[in-house]
Amino acid sequence: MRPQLGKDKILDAAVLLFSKAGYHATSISDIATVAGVSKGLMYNYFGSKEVLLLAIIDHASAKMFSVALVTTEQAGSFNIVLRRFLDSFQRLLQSHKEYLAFQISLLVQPDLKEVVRVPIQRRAEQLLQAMVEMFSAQGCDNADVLARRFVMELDGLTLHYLAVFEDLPLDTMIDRLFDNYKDYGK
Amino acid sequence: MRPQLGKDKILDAAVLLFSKAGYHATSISDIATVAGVSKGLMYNYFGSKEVLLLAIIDHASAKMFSVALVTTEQAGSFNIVLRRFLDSFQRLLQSHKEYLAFQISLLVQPDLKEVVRVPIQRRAEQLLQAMVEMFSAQGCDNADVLARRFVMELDGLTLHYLAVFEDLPLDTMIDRLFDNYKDYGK
DNA sequence: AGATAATGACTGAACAGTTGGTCAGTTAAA
DNA sequence: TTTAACTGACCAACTGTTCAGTCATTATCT
Repeated sequence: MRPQLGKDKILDAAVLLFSKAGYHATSISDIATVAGVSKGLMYNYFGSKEVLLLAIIDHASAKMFSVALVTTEQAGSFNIVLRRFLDSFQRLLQSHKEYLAFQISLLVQPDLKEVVRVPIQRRAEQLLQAMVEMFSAQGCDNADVLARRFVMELDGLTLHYLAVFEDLPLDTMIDRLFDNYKDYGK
Repeated sequence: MRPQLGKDKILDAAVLLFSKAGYHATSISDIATVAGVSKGLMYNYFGSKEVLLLAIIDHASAKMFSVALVTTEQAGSFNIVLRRFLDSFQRLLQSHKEYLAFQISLLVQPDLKEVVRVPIQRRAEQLLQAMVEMFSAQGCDNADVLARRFVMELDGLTLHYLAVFEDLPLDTMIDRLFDNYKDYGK
């Protein structure tokens, strides 16, 4: 049998088009055209458009967040770890703007929310947990409260940057975040 | 001629369905059925589905935000005004959950963003401006920086509450916001 | 006042185009 | 030859949109 190339090409094309145009605005035909395969092949690997969507979330999201999360597992003082995470987060925001907006859009559309809620919420709780550990690793007492507010602020920044004020000075806002949360672990 | 009843019925039905099911998931037929009018009538008053969407944003959004904004114009010490605004914001969040999620979804879907960007961004800047005034009214020096972070935090809370952690204890989080920003105006 | 004309809110069948999905069949590697 | 990746014509269902026509109400004219 031929090597299975089509599956990955379909996944790549779908991530690209969903991010750039949105879920409802991209048809299976669009995806097949960009992937350079036939429409029918999509239904060989993924049973439906929704299953394809779930596959993308499992693939792309996992890879993306792990990039930022590993930075919190490396050694260093609290301030070093915090700085490293924020830098990594900023790079993520800048380099995957469209995909992140797409992921938010999934959570906020009632017809799609039911499909993606579980895997995305799992990821969100994973991030929250990592932040709790970052804060508590340095003997911070109310780490979960602090972590929750930190993540909330991070998501607020993300939303503003992606959707509302596109000219937001990311560096400045992230520096301000760092200034506000540094020295919490002493 | 008969009194013009259809227009309002269409607007009401559209707000309801867009909020409950999303823009793409509701068809003109759905709206007409719920409104109890014919499909064609929609095209008498609004030239297209997108124009209807814009009309809704102008109507519903304006009414909604003005409720929260008037609280900052009333007299009182900074802490009183802040408390009143946060309470009003919390009520808005709880009573219009679906519509607010819908509005975020518009900003985050590439095909709809172009349509709604201008009116919604205008509204966002209006809110930001009101917050700047609230902070600077009490002689706070770097009011815009503070206001921007405050609004970002508010939006982060909104996103978490609407889309990620639906069991979020709103009271607690809002109290924490109040504690963090009170006494800035002294 | 009564007949007529004009108004505009409203209808619903029909439109062309697109959608997600199917499947009998082709291709090529093992 | 068997097996599985892959194709593309095809389908029913649905989309936003159009438009010729209906009908109660109102304005105008006799």
